[in-house]
Amino acid sequence: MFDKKIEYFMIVAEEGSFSAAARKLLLSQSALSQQVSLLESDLSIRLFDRNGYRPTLTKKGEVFYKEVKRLSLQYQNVVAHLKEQKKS
Amino acid sequence: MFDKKIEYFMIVAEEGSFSAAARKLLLSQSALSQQVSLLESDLSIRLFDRNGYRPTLTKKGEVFYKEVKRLSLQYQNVVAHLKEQKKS
DNA sequence: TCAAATTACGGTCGACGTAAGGATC
DNA sequence: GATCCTTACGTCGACCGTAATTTGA
Repeated sequence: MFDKKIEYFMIVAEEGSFSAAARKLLLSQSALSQQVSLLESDLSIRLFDRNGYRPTLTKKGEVFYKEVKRLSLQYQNVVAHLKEQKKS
Repeated sequence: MFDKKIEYFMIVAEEGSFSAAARKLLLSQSALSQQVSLLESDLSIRLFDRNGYRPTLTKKGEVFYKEVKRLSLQYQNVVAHLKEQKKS
């Protein structure tokens, strides 16, 4: 559904770590770092506080995560519902 | 927000034509045709009836469009709201 | 015959991995 | 010192355009 950058962001937010998210996504740390950074600059919104170690969500990052997660679940419901049906 | 394929699909659905949507998106007809076809096979859901000329939404395509449009507007509201705010 | 859509085929740009460097525990 | 994140850089695949084909008005 979502842009790849946003899908990645959600996993990082859930795992609280790029490396854990990377393992889950079978992706490199650097790829995640790159894509999440790109998302932040696309939005012009800082989503994570970076101390150089574990990233933590900013206030805006938390709001963004909650909303985007909610929309993602709704989307999955829509698709699941459509797939259950006979041909249109 | 959405995957590029879905963004394209929405415009085609709104315009009722690939060529009109292509002009709007400053994109070629073939690029749109490719991406929308890919979306349909990704989802395993036929979204348009193709008679070879003007495409028309299937029943499922209509439902998908309405839902996805609704989610898209919600997303835009979320981002707009976050951008209005001071630094987190 | 004209307009619209699909298919085939190359080129280009973005996404990814590896490697190196910096920071925190 | 070990782990985690970032940056630099080269590679590969996805996306797009052009051209040719097909189909409907």
